[in-house]
Amino acid sequence: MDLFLHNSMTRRRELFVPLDPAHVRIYVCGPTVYDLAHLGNARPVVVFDTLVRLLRRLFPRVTYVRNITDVDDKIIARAAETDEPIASLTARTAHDFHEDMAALGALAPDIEPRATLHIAEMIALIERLIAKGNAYVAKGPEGEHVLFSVASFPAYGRLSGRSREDMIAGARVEIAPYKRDPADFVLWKPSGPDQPGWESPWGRGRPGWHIECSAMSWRHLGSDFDIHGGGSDLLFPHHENEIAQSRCAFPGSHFVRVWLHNGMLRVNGEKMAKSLGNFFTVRDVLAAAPGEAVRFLLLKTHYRSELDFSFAALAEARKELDRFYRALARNPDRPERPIPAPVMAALADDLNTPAAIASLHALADQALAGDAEAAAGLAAAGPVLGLLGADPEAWFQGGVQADAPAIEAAIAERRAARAARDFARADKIRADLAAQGILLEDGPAGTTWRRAS
RNA sequence: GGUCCGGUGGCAGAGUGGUCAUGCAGCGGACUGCAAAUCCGCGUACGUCGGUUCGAUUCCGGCCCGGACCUCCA
Repeated sequence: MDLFLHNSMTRRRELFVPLDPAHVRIYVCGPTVYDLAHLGNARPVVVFDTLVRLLRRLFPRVTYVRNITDVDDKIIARAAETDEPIASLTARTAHDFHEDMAALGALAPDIEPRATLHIAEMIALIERLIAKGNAYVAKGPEGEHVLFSVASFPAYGRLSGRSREDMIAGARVEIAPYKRDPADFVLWKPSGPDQPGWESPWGRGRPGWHIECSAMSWRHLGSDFDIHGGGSDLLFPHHENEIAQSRCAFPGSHFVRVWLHNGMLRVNGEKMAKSLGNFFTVRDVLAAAPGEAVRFLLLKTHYRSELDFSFAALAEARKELDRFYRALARNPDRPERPIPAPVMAALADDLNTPAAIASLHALADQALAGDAEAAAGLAAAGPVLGLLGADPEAWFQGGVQADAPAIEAAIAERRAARAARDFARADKIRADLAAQGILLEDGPAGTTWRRAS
């Protein structure tokens, strides 16, 4: 099946043709580990996890690299604020990140490089850039900086669609006096005694943010690879700078074949961001609903669109999943079936998860009517979306405080009351359980219970 | 100010040059002791003004509105 992806570089939907059909290589910008992930940070993780799941269905081998940035000025600032050693802060935050992403059903990437373990590659890259005339050393007050010379790369601005004039005109940054050109950006900067630093040809210092991703993608995927993903807010300057660095360091290479960018998560119409203070951490959200519901919510909107988060929308996502799990529960004996064609077709069309989910609803309709084939299709489609992997009973009964034997006892008592036509008593029992968040359903096969939604 | 993206029914959210998105909510009915779940049925839509066309929500242009980026940011 042909896969089409919307390439940010060309702004068009394109047929995806891997450089090596036997091995697809993808890089996604990972977190800077200084604080708990918020839901906006989770969106690219879930989106690209889904893409990788799809790629694995379509190609024999996929290598998925997602980095961890563990050297950064925000990390330094946070560590100083809280008086926690940097190594402890980054290790703890990375651990929490892994836990949160696992809760959202995101598989671990094949390779998760850490910036601090790739300093040598960064230095090597910077040396190449200096040797080729794309970077220069500049003396600042604290020591030697290495800057990338934007003027040396004529294609600069192609990804973001900006001219150099635009960038300079709109620049809100104070321009460091040692820059030759206002658009030049830092590859290496000096570190003070209180800052993390590594020995380099330019003295003790640390890398700029952009060079990290160029170095890690080069090390693990080579100078040319298929897909690079990240949030749309990274398009400029981060990804533009990566292109400049990588292509200049390896003349003749194209660096990335397809650029993919997910839309921003919003709250009340504004981008969710730490700097705006309008964020919910993944943990905040997981307290309100299972991780699968959170994942489903993120997949209900196409990855390139903006998504306005609300707890009401999360509750709705959970109810939709209820329906799917009910359809599975009604058909416990299901044959093995491939992923239904409409689901694959939707996903292969620029990862149209909302359309895929609409197909799931159609399958659920049939499955609820007793069609085991449809239920089998539904179950088969789950894994490619990272959904429906739970046992239906666990889905419906998870998170309830009361213990099962007590609930069963109450149900038995109610059954006796109903048999005696003592409906007042029966309804009282049902109401008491409802007060504990437990919902009863009387069916032909008896009474079952589930958590209230 | 510059670059880019978008405005679809109560809400969420796909898509298309000419019969259906889909879900949630709502309404009516069936089922139920009553519910829940399920089933059947119903309604409301394509920001605005022009243009192209036999026909536009879909293509083109103007306008209005919203958002992202231009600084760290997923």
